[in-house]
Amino acid sequence: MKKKGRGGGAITMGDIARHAGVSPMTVSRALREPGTVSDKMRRKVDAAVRQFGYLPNRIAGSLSSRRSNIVGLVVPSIRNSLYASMIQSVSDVLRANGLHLIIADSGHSLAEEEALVAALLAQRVCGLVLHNTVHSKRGCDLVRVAGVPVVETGNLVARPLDMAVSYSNFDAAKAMTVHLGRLGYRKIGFVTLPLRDNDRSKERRRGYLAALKELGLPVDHDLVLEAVGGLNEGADALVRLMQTGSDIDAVFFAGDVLALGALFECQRRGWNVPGRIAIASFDDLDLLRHTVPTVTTLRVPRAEIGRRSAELLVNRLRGAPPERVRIDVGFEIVQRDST
Amino acid sequence: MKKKGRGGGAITMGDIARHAGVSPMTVSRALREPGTVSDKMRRKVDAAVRQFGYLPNRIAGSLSSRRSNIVGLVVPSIRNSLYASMIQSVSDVLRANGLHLIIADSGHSLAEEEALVAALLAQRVCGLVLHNTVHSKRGCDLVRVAGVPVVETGNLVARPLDMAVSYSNFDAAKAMTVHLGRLGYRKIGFVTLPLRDNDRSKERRRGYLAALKELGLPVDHDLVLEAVGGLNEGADALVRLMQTGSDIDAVFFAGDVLALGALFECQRRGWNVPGRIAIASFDDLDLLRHTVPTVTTLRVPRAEIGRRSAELLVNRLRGAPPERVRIDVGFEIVQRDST
DNA sequence: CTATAGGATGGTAGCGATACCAAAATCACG
DNA sequence: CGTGATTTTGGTATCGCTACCATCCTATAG
Repeated sequence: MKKKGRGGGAITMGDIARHAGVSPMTVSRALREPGTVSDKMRRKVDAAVRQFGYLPNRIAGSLSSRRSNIVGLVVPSIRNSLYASMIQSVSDVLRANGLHLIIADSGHSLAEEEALVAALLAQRVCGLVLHNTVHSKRGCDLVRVAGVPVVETGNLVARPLDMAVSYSNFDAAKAMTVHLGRLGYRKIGFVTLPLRDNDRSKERRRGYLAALKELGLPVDHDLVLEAVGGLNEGADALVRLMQTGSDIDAVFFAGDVLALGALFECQRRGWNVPGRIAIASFDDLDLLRHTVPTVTTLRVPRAEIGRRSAELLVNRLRGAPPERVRIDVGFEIVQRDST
Repeated sequence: MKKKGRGGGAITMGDIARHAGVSPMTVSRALREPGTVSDKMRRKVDAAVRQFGYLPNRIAGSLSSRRSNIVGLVVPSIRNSLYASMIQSVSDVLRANGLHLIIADSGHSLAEEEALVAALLAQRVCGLVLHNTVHSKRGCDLVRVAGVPVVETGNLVARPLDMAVSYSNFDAAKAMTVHLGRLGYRKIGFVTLPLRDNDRSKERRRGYLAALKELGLPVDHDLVLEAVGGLNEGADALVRLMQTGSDIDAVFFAGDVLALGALFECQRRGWNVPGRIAIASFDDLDLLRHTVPTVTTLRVPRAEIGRRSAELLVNRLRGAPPERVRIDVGFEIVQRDST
């Protein structure tokens, strides 16, 4: 039996309606679908809204309409600049459509991803973008039951949860390895990122091995290293490979930062690249075009992945039928001076 | 007069309550404050929750409790890796406290920032972190009226909107310039990032000029350039400065990417660093410790800024009194081989 | 000038949770 | 074993908005 709820209560639609001399419904419509309201009404409402600096409460709106305007995005690591351009383009497309983005990072952990997906769904996000393509059982169930559109972007899986926008890590790694073989390199080392719960890493290694077979080169397990990422790790890996004693002539790094670290190590030690050792990278970090020498790499259209993922979500939210989509954005080998 | 609302309606707390044979309130409590509910009840609730894979609707919860668990963060550009470690630490602290993070980027535009702040407040975020410290009038008003805690992080302003966690861009740029002067450099160039609506850039330039004065060095406006950022821009700026004809002996870049671009240009042209030209940078990008030569720079504790900002917000949300806080995290000059 | 379609308004009933208070169950102790 | 002090549990009333349908105008046609 409260009276005017004097409390700190913020301004509501009802307040605006009263001051504008119209009904709350008219305020609601004037704000959301200005076209369905007469000019006179709209002006009255707009005036009151401006006068009070009114901001509609989207929480109430979402609850009432059973529709939210927030999309959830889970990446393995926010810090990794590799995801930045993808996040940016997702964000741009969403905002152009009045949607917001909650970003969370799973720290490369499956369990954490599951917890995040649950939290995001509890938040009733209207869509999800997941970079990882390996999920826990419960994670999959949650998504399925929630019925929100989902895009997976890390690897082009055969049978996505819902939609997938990516490239084939296997094909890409294989193509680069074959490319090195064609250039004449015979002892090609490979440095992979951690394989645990990460199909992208696994696929890349599989691609490397498949390429060796195709090239008719022997697999030397001493030439395959796992590194956790970071400049130092790349430098270390390179040095360890060089010390194997084998006459290694090229190294393919499955991560751009690793390759960069290795290149700097070469500069420090005065090892000629590619004379003494050739270096190839994965992912076209802008930097790789500027170093001396410039670095041969695999270019993946990260921004395009983000853009198209967001577009798929937006279309779905606009009513597009829920069909399984699988978009291959491809990749490109960029031959530069390091090989 | 709907019956059981058969529709696609998701499972609600009421459903769980019915199946567990308890009241909805008990379910609500069992989920939020398990301690206030008897073991027997809690077990019944937990069982039903698991059986149905129930996820509480946080939207309804927020509306009802007039409290949300989402913090908004506005940075000038998501793509800029400089913000990544700050974002990551904000995100980490928030999540450890059950809060989520909406990230938006203003594209260095004041108007855009205002729109984003409005949108985030409409979303009823429970706190804000703004990197920019220059705001539009309406932006300030909105924040003030909303009454949510706000942390500004880009520059240590004298009188923050609410709270500030940062360092003094002026002091930092001045300190580095003086440092260069003490090392014996007499003709010190300066490359600034865009100054428009950006007090960080302005403060840095001010610091540079103040240092020259303190060092008793003349100001040569030909030695001060504005560049929009990016490796190419850094390289261009360096070349232009070298071509001024003046016997410039050092350049201080107000952005790490610019410095990096310049360094690579030197490598390409075979200009000895610091023999022919010394290079100093702003912001300790990891890379700068690995290049040849390593680059002298200003280290700003970005992760600490993020962490402390988030902590301030969390404390406020826990009931800490709204007092104006201003935390100076300081900076550090890292002398390396490029100067 | 009346009938009627069609757009512009308003009223009512939730959306799915939580706050607040009352009722019931449990406990402590003389 | 009774009585008041304490938990535990449940009922009711919102939170601020939108969906849905009823109502009211204002045109257009016959």
